[in-house]
Amino acid sequence: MKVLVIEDQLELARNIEEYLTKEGFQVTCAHDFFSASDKIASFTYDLVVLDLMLPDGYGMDLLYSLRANQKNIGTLILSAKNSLEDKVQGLDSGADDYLAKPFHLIELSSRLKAIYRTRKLQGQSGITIGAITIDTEKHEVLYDNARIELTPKEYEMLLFFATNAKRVLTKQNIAEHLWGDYIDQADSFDFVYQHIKNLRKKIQAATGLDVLETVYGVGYKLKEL
Amino acid sequence: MKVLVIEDQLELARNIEEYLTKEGFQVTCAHDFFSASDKIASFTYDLVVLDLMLPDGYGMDLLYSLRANQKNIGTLILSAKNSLEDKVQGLDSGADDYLAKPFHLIELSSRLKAIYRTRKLQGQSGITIGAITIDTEKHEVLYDNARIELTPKEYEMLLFFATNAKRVLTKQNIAEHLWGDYIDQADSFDFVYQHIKNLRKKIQAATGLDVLETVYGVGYKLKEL
DNA sequence: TTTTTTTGCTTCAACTTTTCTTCAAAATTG
DNA sequence: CAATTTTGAAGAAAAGTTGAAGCAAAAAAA
Repeated sequence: MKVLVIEDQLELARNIEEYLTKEGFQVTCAHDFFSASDKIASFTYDLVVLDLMLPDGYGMDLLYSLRANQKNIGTLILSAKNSLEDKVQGLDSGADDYLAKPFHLIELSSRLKAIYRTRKLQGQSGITIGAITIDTEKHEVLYDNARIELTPKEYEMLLFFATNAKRVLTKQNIAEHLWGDYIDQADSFDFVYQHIKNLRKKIQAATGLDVLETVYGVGYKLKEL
Repeated sequence: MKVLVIEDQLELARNIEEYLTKEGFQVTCAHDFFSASDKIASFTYDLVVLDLMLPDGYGMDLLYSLRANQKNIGTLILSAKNSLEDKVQGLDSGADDYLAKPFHLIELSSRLKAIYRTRKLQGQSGITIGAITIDTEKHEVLYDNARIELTPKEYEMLLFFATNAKRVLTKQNIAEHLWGDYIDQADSFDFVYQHIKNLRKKIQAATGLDVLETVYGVGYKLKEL
């Protein structure tokens, strides 16, 4: 369950991150409008926690663009104001839920889970890459009705590629996505090679194809099939 | 999906109606005992949302009569009291779920969907997993006309798997379902292993099959039989 | 073109995490 | 109280992840 927390108060953001991580979410933080919209554009999240009162004041615009882009992202709005206007405006513009500050982290967590549960039912659970199907409910990958057995990291990685089809993903992107933001910048991310290799090998064995294309000096992307 | 909302607080009823309609339910409202039982007698609903604290106080009677009439209606109880007595009484009298006020509409919606899903499966005179039949009325599990004796937890777990066929359920999912939401997040859920093991063992002994598949790093799911 | 450097790939083994099992204590039920 | 069921702790077994070193390929420099 991947969450993007958009909150300019650093300490609050950190608290939320810590708590939600403990609760099993995969949390990424953004502290202003630009880094937020950048992250949304680049990656796929299941949920967005959005503080409407960003310093540059474009919180609501973010919400509109999420809806306009038809991304199936669950949204929960945070706001210092508990006014009805704010709430109505937030929910009208397509947010799934609204939470007034101050709030309890456990409340935030349980609402996020509720949003996620509902959304998952609505959305269809399969993603396809050519003749390969990823069924997220069953957590399995199929090719021609035959299962391709993947380890957790391999599965996550394939799903990451599938949800970011045709985009080139750097080793760092992959590392951050699979291991979270806490990854040390100084790290070499070399372990990503292993998983890329293993994933390729298994898919090759099952389908005879290499679905990943190496972009030298940059990263990897899904081949168009 | 037709829902009858029985709630005397007009504004709350209206909010519920609006929200559920947006979610794709077909909603009818009743604000007192008599109009409610009238509507139940005249029309067919899939689900009933019932506030036990009706002004004329007959909420519970409505529940009894629903059960007595053997209508296959899913019921969810609303109540201002969050007391255990109320919850126990409500569920004992045959309600499918219970929600304490104040609640979030999204929560109501997602629980209704869950009830509906479960009921739809139960309506088909028992749930089957391959050659195994779960008779929810008699509360027993059969294979080839022979009973498989399960403990309460084992039974609940098997039913949970059956009603979420082929979906991967995590240890946490299982823990939350069998022990309720109050489960401590810090817990390790390790005790689930025991029940998984016992369930497997008994089914294996009876059928020679292992119906549960371990999805490493994620959870368990029913095998396709 | 040849050499050098950078980047990516592979192998192998150590390490970590997750799952399974055993045994026994605690709790529950009749 | 006796029998069954549930829970907890510890360790074994299985599965997956990570790191180091060397080789291969691609790009850049000479």
